[in-house]
Amino acid sequence: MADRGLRADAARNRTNIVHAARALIAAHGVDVGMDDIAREAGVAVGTLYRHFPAKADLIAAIVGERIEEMLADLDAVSARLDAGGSARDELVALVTTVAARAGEDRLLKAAAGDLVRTSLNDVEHRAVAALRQIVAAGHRQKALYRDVSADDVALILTLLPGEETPDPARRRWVQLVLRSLLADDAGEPP
Amino acid sequence: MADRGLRADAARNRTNIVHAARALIAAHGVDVGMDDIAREAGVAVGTLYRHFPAKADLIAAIVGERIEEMLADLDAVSARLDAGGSARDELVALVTTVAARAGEDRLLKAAAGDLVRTSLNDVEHRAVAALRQIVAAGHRQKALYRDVSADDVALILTLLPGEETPDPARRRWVQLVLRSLLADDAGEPP
DNA sequence: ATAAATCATGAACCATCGTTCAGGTTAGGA
DNA sequence: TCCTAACCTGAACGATGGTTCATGATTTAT
Repeated sequence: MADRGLRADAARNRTNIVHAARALIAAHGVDVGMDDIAREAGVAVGTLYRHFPAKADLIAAIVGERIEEMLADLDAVSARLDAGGSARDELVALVTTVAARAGEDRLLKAAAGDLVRTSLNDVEHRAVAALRQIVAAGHRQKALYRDVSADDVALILTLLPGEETPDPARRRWVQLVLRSLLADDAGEPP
Repeated sequence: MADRGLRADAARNRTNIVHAARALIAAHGVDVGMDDIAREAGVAVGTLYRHFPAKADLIAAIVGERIEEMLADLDAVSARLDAGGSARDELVALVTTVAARAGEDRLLKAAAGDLVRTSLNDVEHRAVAALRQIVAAGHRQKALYRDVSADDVALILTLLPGEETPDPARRRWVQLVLRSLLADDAGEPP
């Protein structure tokens, strides 16, 4: 949380705004009005615009947070792998975790669209780098089909079902997609 | 195309409107304005509203067409299966075909949302019934994992990537998801 | 305590977009 | 040909939602 020399009340308002925006967007989608966000944050619209010159900036900030969280998850996984963890278990846990958060994440990602796609690219590279480590470990442990790449895993994480899909279907989905990555023992893809 | 006793020019306008709407929605998303659709169709907005009392009706009409196309595909597949075709090949072809059209379809489906969900339900039942036949044939031919159900296939068809996913990734995706359905030979899921 | 900079307020502005309607036009049968 | 129902036109309306700005309130350093 970078308090860039903000006044005490300004900093407080800023975090309130971000919290309110996160909650409302998660609940009602990206189309929530700025007025609603401001009211939920206990602040006037003008204040909101002082901190975020445009709605896109507010959304970009939230998306940025989510991306950081995800990168932290990825780093944690590869650390555990370096410590000798099971690549299979880690992959299952990773996909499950991301799927659970996918409801909110998908909304934000959809909203961000190509708005932040340019600034996303370098972060995406960081993510793919982490995934590459994980996939490499998976191959070393013969837990993945031979042709599975880091991009494949990234693709799957990107295409996880959002909140429009009811929960049992979402769980089943995780089961199914993992099947396309994890080899029983041989490692030869069909 | 049910010309319900329309005047000649009215019928012409109606098809022009539907064509224009399909094209614009496919190209720019569901958020295209009614004015744009009208202009593209060479018609005034009022005319558009004479044929479709609300934007939702226009979208519902287009979605209906797409659904009919898809049902026709499904029926064709199960007919070919009854004639002794390979369930595996048919499934691959089906998913590939739907994936190719997914760009536009996803847009429409997203737009339809719960707007038409009620009227979709019975059509969805028809679709699932057809899928059930296909999956049954697949099991008879030992081409699928034992636990794969018609709902699984429906889930996959629903969650196919849209136009936001570039084409090579989309093809790879089809390869991957099919792997989670099609058994090599044994039929026992991991 | 006082000043100056920083920050907050919220009514108003403006652009967009779905929708309507009064009046003009056209098709097609008698 | 002429009449009338069916149809078309497009300016205008209203709701929505992002954005601005003149004015007033707080914080903080001196």
